[in-house]
Amino acid sequence: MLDEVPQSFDSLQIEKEVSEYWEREKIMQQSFVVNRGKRKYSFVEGPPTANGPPHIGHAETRAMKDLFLRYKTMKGFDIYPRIAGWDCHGLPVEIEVEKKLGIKNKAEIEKMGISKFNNLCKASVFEYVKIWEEVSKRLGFWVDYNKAYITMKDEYIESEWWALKELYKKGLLFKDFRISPYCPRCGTTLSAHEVSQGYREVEDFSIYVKFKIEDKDEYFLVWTTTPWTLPANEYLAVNPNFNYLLVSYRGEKIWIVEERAKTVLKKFEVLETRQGSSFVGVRYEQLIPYLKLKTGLYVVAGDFVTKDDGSGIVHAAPAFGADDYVVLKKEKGELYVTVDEGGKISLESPWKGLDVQTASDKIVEYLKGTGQLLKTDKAAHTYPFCWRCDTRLIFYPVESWYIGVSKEKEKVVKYNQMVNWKPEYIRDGRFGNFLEEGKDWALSRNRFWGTPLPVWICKNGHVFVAGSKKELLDNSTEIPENFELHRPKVDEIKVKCTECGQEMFREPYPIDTWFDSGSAFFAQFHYPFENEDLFKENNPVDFISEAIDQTRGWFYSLHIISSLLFDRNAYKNVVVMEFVLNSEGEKMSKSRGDKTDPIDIMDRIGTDSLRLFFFQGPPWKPKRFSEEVALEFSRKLLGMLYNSYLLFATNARLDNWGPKKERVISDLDKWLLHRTNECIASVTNHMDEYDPHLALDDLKDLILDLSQWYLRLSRDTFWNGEVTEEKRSSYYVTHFAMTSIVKMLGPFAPYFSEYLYRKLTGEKSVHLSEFPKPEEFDVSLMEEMDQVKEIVESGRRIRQKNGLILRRPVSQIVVTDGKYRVVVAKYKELIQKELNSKEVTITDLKPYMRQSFVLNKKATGRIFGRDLEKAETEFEKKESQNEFRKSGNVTILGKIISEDSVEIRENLDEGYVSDDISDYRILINKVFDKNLYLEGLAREMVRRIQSMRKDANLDYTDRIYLHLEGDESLMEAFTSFREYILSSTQAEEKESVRGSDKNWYISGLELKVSIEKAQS
RNA sequence: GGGGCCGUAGCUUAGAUAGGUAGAGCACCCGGCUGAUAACCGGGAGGUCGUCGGUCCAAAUCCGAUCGGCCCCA
Repeated sequence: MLDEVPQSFDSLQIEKEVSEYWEREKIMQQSFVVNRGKRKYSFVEGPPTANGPPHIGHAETRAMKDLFLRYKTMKGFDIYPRIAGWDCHGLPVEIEVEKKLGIKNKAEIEKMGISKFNNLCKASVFEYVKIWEEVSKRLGFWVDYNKAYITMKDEYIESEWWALKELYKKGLLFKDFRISPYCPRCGTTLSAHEVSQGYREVEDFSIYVKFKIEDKDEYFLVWTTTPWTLPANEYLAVNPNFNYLLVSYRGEKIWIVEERAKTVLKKFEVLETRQGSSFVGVRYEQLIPYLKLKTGLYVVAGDFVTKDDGSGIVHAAPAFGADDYVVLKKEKGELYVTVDEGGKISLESPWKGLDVQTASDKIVEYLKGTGQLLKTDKAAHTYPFCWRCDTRLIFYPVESWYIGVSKEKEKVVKYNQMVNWKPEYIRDGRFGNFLEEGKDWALSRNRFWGTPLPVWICKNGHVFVAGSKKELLDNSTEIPENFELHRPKVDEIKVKCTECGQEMFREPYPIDTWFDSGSAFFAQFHYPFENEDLFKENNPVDFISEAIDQTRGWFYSLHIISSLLFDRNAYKNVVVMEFVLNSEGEKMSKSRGDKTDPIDIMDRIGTDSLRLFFFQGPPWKPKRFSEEVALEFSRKLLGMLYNSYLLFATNARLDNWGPKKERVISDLDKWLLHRTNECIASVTNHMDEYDPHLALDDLKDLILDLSQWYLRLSRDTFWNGEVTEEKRSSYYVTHFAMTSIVKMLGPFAPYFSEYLYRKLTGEKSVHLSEFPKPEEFDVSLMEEMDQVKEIVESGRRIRQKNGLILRRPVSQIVVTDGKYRVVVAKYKELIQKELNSKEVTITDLKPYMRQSFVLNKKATGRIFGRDLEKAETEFEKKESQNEFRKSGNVTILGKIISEDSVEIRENLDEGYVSDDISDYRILINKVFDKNLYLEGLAREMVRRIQSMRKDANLDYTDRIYLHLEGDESLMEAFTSFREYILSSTQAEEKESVRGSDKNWYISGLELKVSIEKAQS
């Protein structure tokens, strides 16, 4: 027997019941093991940092991952491990702790002690993990939270150390000295992908200053947006291929690139033109005389010099620019650093101790004073800020450890081609372009809380890289208590150089936290120290999915590490999600107040609604979130399914029908069977292609077909008295379709589908069930039904246009297009019932068309003059028309009318109606006799009685006493259709009825209906 | 400055890889159906397919420019 459900659909109540059931029966845990030992499908969770609450975007990624995990589970794949993961290290965590402590820089941390600070970090990592788990579980993100991998555990770090040692052995881990984006507040350099997260449009002052050429009364005009770098100026660079002008400007002689002169100087006089290359080696006077320079102060050539902005002459301060540093290397000059690590001027000068921004303002004032400032401009440009603390980055010479991505660029690019990107354009677009740049990965951080770089160096420069904890301990002479792979313990351990016996010191850096998460595909197994089989089974990973910001984050770090270390791609399929925007299409932000807690949203609209919202439309299109839109969609989809079940189950229960296979009788039933299989095939296909939105579209269509077409047409079958073979057939196919739908819906709306699945089957869980397998289906059945729909829709339309309301039967529908021959024969009864017609025939249109003739006014106007109207009336008379049709002419008002003064019109026979939209393929006979008229009235009466039953809150099966009084023709209809009226309304006639009564008017005819609930 | 994605009805969008009358849903108006349905059916109104130009017999679609949004890079 099918289980009963409440009359009204309450998705929140369903969710509550189901989640309690899952909890009680440990359904999630069962789903983890249901396929153990079968074919493998692998997944890695991109670990979030749980030091802040999750927002709706996180909810989307978790829902998306879950969708495919559930799908693959139902398809019989063994997903093991299927675990959560937490990212623990890095600046985000440190900054949270700093905020709490109210401290601002590294010195303060060092003062309080790294040990204490790192312990606070460790504690802070999991501060929000509860709410993350709560949101994830509520969303139905089914992964094992108890076995989550945790990047700060020694085992995890040890795996990374192994990886780093491997890279070192391959020569891909090395120390270098580069000008890097550097956050003076955090006191650390940032990796390219970190920098890339912090670009912002700002408006800065830019200045033009004059550098005097030695022993000449001429100046180089130089443009800069960073005046604080000017005291460290060491070279000027020109592009050797550009032409430069010497101009007379306000009484001074100034060199500037040709193309920029007009824009910058407006009015000037050209004195001389020279090519850039001719300046190389020209010496100039120091602009600001505080730095004691031993090298530089001459012009060099540089291809990096452009004429897009500025003056075409670039000032180089090698410590503060990547291009500048390249110049220094080439010229073999000395590096002068005039700013300390905290971003303050360190040069002995009036600006010493000022931060670079303040110093810039002062330096501009100074240059104004000395007359070296030519002009000031404002320029809008994008500038990088620290992605976490929002401090303006500077470029700063930093000693860093790098991963040599550039050396292996070919591999990195090649393995990317093996990845199935969804959407595809990421592969050669955003991701591919980034890989093409082939930048080395700045790995080390001048910070505290992170995976320690396992590199020790002795006085003599010998290097020891620890590839495991054991290897480190084996090489150490003294191990601190409670040793762990974090600072400060790893700094305290004493290591002796195996080559020279000297004490070794660790390179004091932690590494980029992206290396942690990027190692997850092997480090979660503690590979290679343990679980080698598990690693091999799960590599490359079949499926990962994150939002698009991870293109240069996790997607990148996974890919780089795997390419360099394992010579293969880390993942096979990656679904890239776009962001969830607010209803205005803007990025959600806390300040705008629309960063709503996902729990609140789920409390209001239900989890399934939220999930379904995410799954509408391609994952890689930005989505505007609104609760209304989400609710509307799910109400439509789930509500319709719920109501379908209600109808089906109510009737099946009355008939004591339980799920079992029955012989399929009618063509309509057969159609539903094939239609369902067609949908299964297509949903499966889309899911396998990682196009969940297309699968959902298909599902929606099937639900519509079931509810609005199949069930609508089958209601009578359900309702009719005894249990016939036809009825059993119908129950069977309905059950099959609904069960299939609910299973396919399982990954999308796990709560609702669990609820209905259990009602339908009585089995344990849809999530432990098998995804439906499509059987063969005959497409022509679907094509035929589309034709039936065309006929029915046209019929309904034509009836309405002509005031032939559906409740009143018509005698005949005529189909006049031969293409419908098959379906009219096959679905005759269905069409008749749906259009409430006694007959459907198919013939040519021709017999139903009548030619009529009207006077051609132009021709006959002259003949009849003012009698024209009268003549027309005469001509339109039947006799005249017949005469004309017969002989080709007729006498009207004494004048002979022949063919040349007549126009032929084609009209539908008077007894029929149709319309242009159907192109006269469907005709309705509108003539009705008395019996049809009375039948129509009978149906009108039934409808009124039913409506009263409903108002009286009577049960489906309740019987009533009925008394009717009213107009004669209504009474006549009652007499003629007594049996039909009484059985449709479950009624028995009775003279005096004491229930409710009501007066109705049916086409102006009065009817008094009295009903009373009968004793059972 | 460079790259990517996008721009279709008041709103959400399909159609673009393959050029051939721009199609749905929500909301609105009118009518209908209904003992599953806050559902559904029919009709109506609502579109310079961001804008301009090109190719073509024919462009929402292809090409070029341009404006706007989002993202990324330098």
